[in-house]
Amino acid sequence: MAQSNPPFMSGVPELLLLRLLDQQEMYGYELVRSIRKVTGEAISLGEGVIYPVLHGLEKNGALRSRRKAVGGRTRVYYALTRKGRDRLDKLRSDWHRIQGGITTALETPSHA
Amino acid sequence: MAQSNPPFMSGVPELLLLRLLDQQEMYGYELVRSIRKVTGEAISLGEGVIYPVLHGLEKNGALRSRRKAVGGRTRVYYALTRKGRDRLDKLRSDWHRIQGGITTALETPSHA
DNA sequence: TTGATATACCTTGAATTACAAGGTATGTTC
DNA sequence: GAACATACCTTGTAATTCAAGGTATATCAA
Repeated sequence: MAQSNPPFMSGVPELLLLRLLDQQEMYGYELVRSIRKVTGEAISLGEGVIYPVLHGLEKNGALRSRRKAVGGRTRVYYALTRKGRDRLDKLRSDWHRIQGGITTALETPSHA
Repeated sequence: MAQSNPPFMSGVPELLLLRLLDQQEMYGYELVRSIRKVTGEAISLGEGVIYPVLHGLEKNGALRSRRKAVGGRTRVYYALTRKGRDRLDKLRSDWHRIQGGITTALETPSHA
């Protein structure tokens, strides 16, 4: 049932996480809801996507985490490192390139 | 070395092939060059991507093919079926949704 | 106190699929 | 006859998204 790699989603979780964490530190559960919101409900990513990506990004040095107790509950807050900011810039430019290319292709008149 | 699923490419080959074949019938080798051109060189897909996708689309009824001898050489031309046009419409709308969501997310001011 | 719901973390397994690399064969050009 | 372009193709790998399920605490109502 794992409808894997649905169209146009590759790389998207990473880009969105980095983008949000570039603004302020956040924790996983919060990011899940935040992504729905900032994409105008267009994109919804489950925890099964978010947590592995967060762990991967931390492992390779793009994020750094710290535990924080909030109201008796423990949250793991993530923040961008210098490397994460570089990665965000790279992904952003990749995105613009691909996005531009597809837009151009789709807009080419039918009777080219 | 197979830098698999590079950011933002999932579903893209299928969308571009369907889009080009919606305009006119074409053969594999031609599509490879055509994609570079219509995306303004932003996207380049090798034959190792194109042929399997063509075969898959034909298998599930989105494309139909016919062999044609041209100058002593044989080409396999592909054309869209009704089902292929439906699939193109679906992918196009998926694309617009995702694209719009990401654009919104990236444009949200930093001091949200 | 019991139950339900929300918060908050996480892992596993499956499925998909884009890609590089390599392989065959014919036509064309120098 | 050597190189190059055209034209088809397959194999194996790697990445990664996703659904589903699992644990535990806080909160609130009945």
